[in-house]
Amino acid sequence: MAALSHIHDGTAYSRIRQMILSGDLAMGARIIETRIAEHLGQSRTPIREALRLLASDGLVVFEPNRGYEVVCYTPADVREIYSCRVLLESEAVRLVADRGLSPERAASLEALLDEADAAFAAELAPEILRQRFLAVNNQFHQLLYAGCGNEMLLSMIRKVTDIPVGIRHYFRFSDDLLAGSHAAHRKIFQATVNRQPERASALMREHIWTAKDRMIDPSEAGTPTHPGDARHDNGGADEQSAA
Amino acid sequence: MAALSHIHDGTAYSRIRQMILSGDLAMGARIIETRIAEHLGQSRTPIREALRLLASDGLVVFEPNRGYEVVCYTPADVREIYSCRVLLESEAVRLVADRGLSPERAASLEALLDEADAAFAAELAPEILRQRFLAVNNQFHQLLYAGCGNEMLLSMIRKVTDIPVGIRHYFRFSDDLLAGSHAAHRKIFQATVNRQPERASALMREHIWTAKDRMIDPSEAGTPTHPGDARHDNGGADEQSAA
DNA sequence: CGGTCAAGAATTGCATACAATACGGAATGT
DNA sequence: ACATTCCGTATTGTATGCAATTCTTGACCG
Repeated sequence: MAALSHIHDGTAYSRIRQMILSGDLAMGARIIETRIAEHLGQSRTPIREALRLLASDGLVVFEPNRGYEVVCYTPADVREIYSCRVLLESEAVRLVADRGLSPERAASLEALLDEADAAFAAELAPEILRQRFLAVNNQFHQLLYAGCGNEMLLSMIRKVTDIPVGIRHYFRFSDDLLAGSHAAHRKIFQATVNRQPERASALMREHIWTAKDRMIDPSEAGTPTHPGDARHDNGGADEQSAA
Repeated sequence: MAALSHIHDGTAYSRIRQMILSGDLAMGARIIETRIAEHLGQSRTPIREALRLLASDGLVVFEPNRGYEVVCYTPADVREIYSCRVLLESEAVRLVADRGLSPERAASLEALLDEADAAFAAELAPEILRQRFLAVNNQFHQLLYAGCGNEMLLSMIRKVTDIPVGIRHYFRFSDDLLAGSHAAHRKIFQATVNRQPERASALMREHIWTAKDRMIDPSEAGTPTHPGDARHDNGGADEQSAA
């Protein structure tokens, strides 16, 4: 089940999961079974099972007899996640470079890189550009690792990769940084097609370390330990309506 | 929830989990909700939730409208798991050696090592010795990593470590190998207390690689792709009775 | 004015009932 | 004899009802 968590079928699990990842359910927002059930047009039973699953994925936190809320990562949590990403993804790309990319996958990856180039050239509004780029970014990473040959490794990578978009607020962004990230992707891709495992791996480590360095100092940003807490002021109904 | 999966409370989840890890539910055995429910004296609802959770942990495989069975790893799966163990555990011990062991934990670890020594000295029956040693072995690894400071890493290590005892059948054992493993533990422990992160990490990598090398060639052993299949011959009721 | 307790409301935990689906075996036709 | 269809059985999927727990709110007392 969780091994297939990247599949978007119509189950309550994947629908709620998508709500969390996309931010329709804000980080820290309380989740009430009956409301979700009503929203999805199902009874509580399948929703309960889905929520338990999401708790196992780490996307919601569960407290017995109290219920669920969307996970709200602290800056320390995010640092942990990025430490794991360094470890896992550098290994994955090493394996891929060692085994070699299939021509089809190489072509798809190159298409993604070109798409990012186009986004930069299009002179979009900064916010739109960032959004577009980050979407392509994620696809690039996932597709790159897909052929690493270790399903367990892939599932762990998904676990540290599929997290709510809200964590973007912990990071600093600028056009320069985005461009730098894109350039790193090109280099990683090149080393991979050239069958240079150690080089690709080192580049990936540096790439993710760089991203980690962009984290905003907790003191700097208003550390939103519970960004959804303001929710209690209004009725609290809106958070659970999908966009 | 899953982050606390190493806690043994009385929930259906942890009870079923323990049945699988201990082998009371054999690898490949079909799991029927009603039978488990009856066995645990609960209704199907909490059992269903537990099983979905276990599917997310990878301990049971789930097929919609068909049900669950205990995971049955192929030799290739086990190799994947051990590749991940090399990666994760070498990093964890590196972190621990870098941060330093607390005196209490160092004492506990040393006690475990001494316990293993005693087991060797006691000249037990080979099977008993193996069992005792492997139990201490697992405790040593878990306790060693506990202070690494990265909860996400720890949860991933648990995922590749908490697997059914049945996979032992994929490995070759001998007193020499056990003794060698024990010696490796001593060296790893020593490097850790000496604050030599890279050395401890390298020793751990080699330690797990060695274990992986002990895997029995699929052709050699009767590859039990589904060791529980013989179950269909008899009534199939026994597998679900806890020992 | 602040703190404490109690009653009501809201929410989760569990059991049960029924619907939907998949499986197995017997009957039937070729 | 073999394949096929059909039906009964076993099992999973979902809804609903009620018990247990927690949270909220307001009254009461210091």
